Amino acid sequence: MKSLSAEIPVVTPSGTFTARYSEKGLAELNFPKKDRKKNQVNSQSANRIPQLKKWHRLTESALKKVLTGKKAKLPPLDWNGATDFQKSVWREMLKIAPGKTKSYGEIANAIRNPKAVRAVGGACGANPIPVLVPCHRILAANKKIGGFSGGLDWKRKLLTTEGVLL
DNA sequence: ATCTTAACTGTGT
DNA sequence: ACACAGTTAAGAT
Repeated sequence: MKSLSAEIPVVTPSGTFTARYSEKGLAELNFPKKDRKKNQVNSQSANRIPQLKKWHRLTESALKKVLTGKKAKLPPLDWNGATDFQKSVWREMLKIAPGKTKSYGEIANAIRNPKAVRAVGGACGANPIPVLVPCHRILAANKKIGGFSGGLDWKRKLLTTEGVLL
C-alpha cells in the first residue's frame, strides 16, 4: 500500500522547489531541478489531507522568508522514518537563528554525544527538508564552508543572504 | 600554511 | 562485518 502523500510545487524567486506532504505534515522539500517537468498535484491524496492547503501556505511563506534571511514560522514537519539520532540533530539545527552558524562539533556537543561529529555530518546530509531545517548553517570547525548535499552553491548563497561571512 | 593520519559514531548493505 | 560520510584534532613537512 502506497503511503498517503502529495507533491506540490513551491514557486519562489530562487526557483521552483517541490514540497511533499504526508498526513502528518511536510515530509520533504527538494531544490529546484533543472529539467522542466511539470509537477502535478496528486489530487487523490491531496483531498485526503485536510490541512494540506494551510500547510502549503506556511511552507511557501516560510521558504520565501528564509530565502531572504528572515525568521519563519514552519508548518508541522513529518520526520517519520528518521532515526532518533537524526531527529535530535535536526531539532538542534532548528534552534539556529538566521545569520548564526554552528560547527558539526557544537551540534554533537549540544546533543550530548560529543564524539559523534562525523555522524552529525551524516545526519545533515540525510535531512529531507533543507533550507527550512537549516542544515546550511553548519560550518566546519575551522569556520570553513564544509560540505553540502544540495550543492555548495546553495549553501554559500543562503549564508550570504543571511549575512554570514566566510 | 598545507598534507597525512588516526580516532570515532551512525547508517546502509 | 564492513565501508563510508557534509568531521576533527594532532603531528609532520
